[in-house]
Amino acid sequence: MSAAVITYDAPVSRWQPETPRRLQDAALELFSTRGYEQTTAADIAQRAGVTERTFFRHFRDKRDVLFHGQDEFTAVFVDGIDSAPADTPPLGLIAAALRSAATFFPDERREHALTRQSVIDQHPALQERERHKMAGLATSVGQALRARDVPEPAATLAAESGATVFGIAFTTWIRPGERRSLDAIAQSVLGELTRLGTSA
Amino acid sequence: MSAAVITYDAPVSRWQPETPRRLQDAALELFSTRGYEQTTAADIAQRAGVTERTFFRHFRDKRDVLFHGQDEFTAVFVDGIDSAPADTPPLGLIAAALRSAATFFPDERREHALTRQSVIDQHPALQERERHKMAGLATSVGQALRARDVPEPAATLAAESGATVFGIAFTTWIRPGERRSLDAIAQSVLGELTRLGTSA
DNA sequence: GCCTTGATGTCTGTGACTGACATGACGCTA
DNA sequence: TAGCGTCATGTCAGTCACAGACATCAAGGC
Repeated sequence: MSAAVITYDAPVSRWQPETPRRLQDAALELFSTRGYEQTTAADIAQRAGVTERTFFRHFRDKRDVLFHGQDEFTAVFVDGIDSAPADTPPLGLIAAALRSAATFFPDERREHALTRQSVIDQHPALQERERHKMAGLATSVGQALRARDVPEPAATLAAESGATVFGIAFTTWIRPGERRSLDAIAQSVLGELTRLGTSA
Repeated sequence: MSAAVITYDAPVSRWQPETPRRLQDAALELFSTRGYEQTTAADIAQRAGVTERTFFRHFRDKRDVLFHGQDEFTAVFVDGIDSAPADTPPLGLIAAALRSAATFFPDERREHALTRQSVIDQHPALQERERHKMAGLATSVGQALRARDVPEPAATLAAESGATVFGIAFTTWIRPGERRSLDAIAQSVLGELTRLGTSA
């Protein structure tokens, strides 16, 4: 996070600042209509008005086009931990993180999230990437917890649990007919987690 | 490579029922010496005395060669749940699963496990696959728990937690200097998990 | 001996990704 | 205004993961 730095050397040359977004839109469109495997990187590029080579300059691989903004999300998640009051217990920090994360997904994003998730759910390769990103989230959360003096293995345990809770909550949130906010669902699932431990 | 050429591999008579294992050994050998990305599927195949095409008949993709036997492991894990006494609480079932899983990794396998893990840890693509396999494990465990009348989301929560505990325990187990058995470590980490919930 | 079966080899193609190099608009400076 | 460096992009050629189609060839049974 180098947000505080003021190096405004050059106001980012304005070619097509939207190229990445156009590629993402094109990809989601094509993936959801014609299928992931039936869509080539060249197809996506063409629909976005660029060449295949440009596609791979913006995204590490074909799957990555669906998983951008993840770092941003992780930052929001971790920020919930960083701004929690001192002496908050581990699971309290996770609760704070979940509250913060939920702001990332206001109800307006439900439909888009559902479309995207439908694509992911249909292709193992994409599920694999999603898990990987989640794992990255858990790793970052674990670091944040250790920075808060949560010892191991509690930190990793809590971090992974937080990611799991978020995953379950997210899945529930995009379920057709679901009315509650992501935040409400997440806190509810987290409650279940604590109850789990007490009944053992 | 034609039929007329003398076979340099002595026992050519029978089909090697061990072809998959030879491929796995060759792959681990090459991955750990020359690196994952510097090793082509053809390299592995050649070293195992078969063609590239045969490699891909035994393994879905290049990464898969490092992750075989996972189904077997999952079965052992789930078996621990299935053979636990009735009325065992969710985390008790996870404890049983972990005990069962630990039998899959006797101390003699430590060295091999460490070599393998070192390779995985060096390549994001392999870590991705590992996470995916773990997710599959969690899914199976979740099913086993639901079959035991553990409700949702407790079942998924417990299942994912179980996978996490196993992961942490495994990492600890292969750490140089570690003496405890995988089982002992796993039960210890599981204890931490229950403690987590009570301190929230 | 013939036939079936299953693992393998051979050939060929597609598509994901990469390195090297060229281009052309942009902003800056003399 | 001319000249220059930057940076996103295009172009070209290459590697390699993986898959379909077909041939082969050792059992093993009949």
